[in-house]
Amino acid sequence: MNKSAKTAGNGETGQRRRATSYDVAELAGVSQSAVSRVFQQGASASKEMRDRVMAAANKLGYRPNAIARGLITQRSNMVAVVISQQTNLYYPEFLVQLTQRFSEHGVRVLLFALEHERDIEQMLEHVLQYRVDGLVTAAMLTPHQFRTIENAGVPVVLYNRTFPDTVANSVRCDHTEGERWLIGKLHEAGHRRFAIVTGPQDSTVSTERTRGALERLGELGVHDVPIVHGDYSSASGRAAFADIMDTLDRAPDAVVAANDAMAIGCIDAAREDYALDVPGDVSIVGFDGVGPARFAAYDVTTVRQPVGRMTEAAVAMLIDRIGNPSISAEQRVFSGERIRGSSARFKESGDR
Amino acid sequence: MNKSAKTAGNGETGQRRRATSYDVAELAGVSQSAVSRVFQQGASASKEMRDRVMAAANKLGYRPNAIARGLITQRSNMVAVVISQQTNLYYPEFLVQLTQRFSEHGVRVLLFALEHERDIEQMLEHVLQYRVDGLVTAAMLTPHQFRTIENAGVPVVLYNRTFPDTVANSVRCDHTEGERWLIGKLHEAGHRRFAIVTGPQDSTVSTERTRGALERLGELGVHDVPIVHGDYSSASGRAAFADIMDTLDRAPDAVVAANDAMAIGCIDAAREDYALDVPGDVSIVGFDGVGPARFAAYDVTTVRQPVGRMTEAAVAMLIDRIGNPSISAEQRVFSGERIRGSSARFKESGDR
DNA sequence: AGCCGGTTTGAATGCGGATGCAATATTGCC
DNA sequence: GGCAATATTGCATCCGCATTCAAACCGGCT
Repeated sequence: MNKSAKTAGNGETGQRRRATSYDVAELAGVSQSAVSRVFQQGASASKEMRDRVMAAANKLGYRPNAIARGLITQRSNMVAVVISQQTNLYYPEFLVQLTQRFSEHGVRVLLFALEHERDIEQMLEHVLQYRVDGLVTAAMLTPHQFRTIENAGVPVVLYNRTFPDTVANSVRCDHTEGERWLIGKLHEAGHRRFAIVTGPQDSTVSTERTRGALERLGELGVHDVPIVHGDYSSASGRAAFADIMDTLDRAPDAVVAANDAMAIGCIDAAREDYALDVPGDVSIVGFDGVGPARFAAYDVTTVRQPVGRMTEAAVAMLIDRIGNPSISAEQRVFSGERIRGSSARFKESGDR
Repeated sequence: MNKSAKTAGNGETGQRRRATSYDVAELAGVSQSAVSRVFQQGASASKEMRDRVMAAANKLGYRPNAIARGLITQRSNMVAVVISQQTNLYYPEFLVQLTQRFSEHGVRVLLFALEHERDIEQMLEHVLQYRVDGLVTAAMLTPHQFRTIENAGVPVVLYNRTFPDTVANSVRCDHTEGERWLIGKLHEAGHRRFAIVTGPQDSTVSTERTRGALERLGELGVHDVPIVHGDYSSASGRAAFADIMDTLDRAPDAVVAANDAMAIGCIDAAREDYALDVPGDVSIVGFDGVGPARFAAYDVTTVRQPVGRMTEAAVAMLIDRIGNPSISAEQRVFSGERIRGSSARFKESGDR
């Protein structure tokens, strides 16, 4: 059967050269175009042709080369997904869901994980070289970078990011609204002395949340709220609580942390380091609704991002845009799910 | 400057056709081969040529097409990474680290996230079509699937998996050893009545851990240990603890959970549902050393997988193997880091 | 000036598959 | 049965870049 040393792969055994459509064509006694057509969606091929080709293909272990196909069709069927460390740490479902949903559309995910924000420039270079069909980013882009990508013909969807003055497709959670709700409920329950723990300086998400909190506090006549900075980790939350205690003469009524991990750190600090009761002595709220926030020992009062709906929206948006690049931009904003945990004193009530 | 409607991209503005090496060559007044050479490593090109080409390339916003390059060089510079839901949920660092390390070698990660184990067959089809240079899998492969991939010329590294009778490159943590240590220390501290919470049936990792525990218990003369099944989630751990309490007449001395999340679930159950003190009334140990296990409210006694070293090893192995496909297989087994938390009573001692 | 070894450069070709077009086979219909 | 309409098939080309081979070039030296 094998005619030369350079013969193509013979089923499961050898691993010479991978079989190509020409090899299959030769074995099946048909043209290469015929083979190509059999392995396509809407191509016309008789049943007999189909059978002959498939038989030959199986015998040779042939698989169409997605790379070559991408070259000719100008479609790689790959999208780039850009994340930061944070994204995957606090939202492990994000990547998995995104990947699975894209996969339902026959689209693969080329993953880019940024170690530092400054790596993004070089990363974009690679994104562009791989001729991905689109890009979802959960990391910050400058408007200029955004435009560079879009001008290269690669549609972009921003995840939990937006630009002030640039039109872009985006999916995000309404952090401001969620934070306003938390503050409102805390105030309603009688909390007056607040403290805020922010996330990293360069996190726009943290900025939005903090802004929402301060805004609402201002409306309620609460001013001069101490703010300490964390880095989203529970350890930084624990340290931040200590900072707050150092600053204030006595424990605040409520600590508003920019994410659940830090809220958990604050709870640990309150209980372990200051022998305070949560929520008896101090209420603590977070944001995100991540898994550990639901552990019985914490049961954090928080706002959950609807990650499932958000990834679904992001995928749908990008797929649409890949199919029709000229459709106009859209922003999809989801309200978070309000979770009344037991880490904060809330007034009993039936509202949402 | 633009000669026709089909002109190539002009810097940042238009987004007609992407510029190719021919476009650059024409503008620079040189041949396409010259352009190709300038954008390669060890190709010979005079300084003047380099400058002219780079100038033209910048003007056109040219970037070499990685797809086309892959076709001709037979190297996609992409590796596939296969994970299950679990992997990313309990080890979010895994993916990020792997991606970053590969990136240092100029290799991109094509991500495949399995929803169900049965999806693996179809996924492999895609892996093969994309002509990836290698594959790292943290999901289970049958030996037959493994061989199919390797025979297609794609080197594979197994992460926390092994085959009984098939030679394969693998990186894993010594689950058995870790579990044996936990049991040994619990026994030494006087625990005699044990209960085990396993992970999903199809998880080889869980199987290994359980085997290690039972093995050591047997050696110590402890038999008839009740075993209940969980699914790695904390909720299932909490439920499992209830099962154990139903089975036994009184609380066991120690509960050995196959991972930290379930250990946390057990701790919650013991405290909240049965008003038991941990570790006063019952010791609870886990495995993995994940983030939440370090929260003060749990402080789980566990064994941490050295994810950093493991991903480093996996990447090094695969890169080596891609460079030299004929090198023989190697198995790298790492001992876990032993963490004496406060969720179990251990005898004070200086051993490791 | 003529020649040699080494370096640059360009023309031509191929990687593997998709597709327009023309040739051919099949089918439907009166 | 005959002819138009439709479905299949093959031929030739092209996608964008790397690479081989030969031609051109560049001193350096006799």
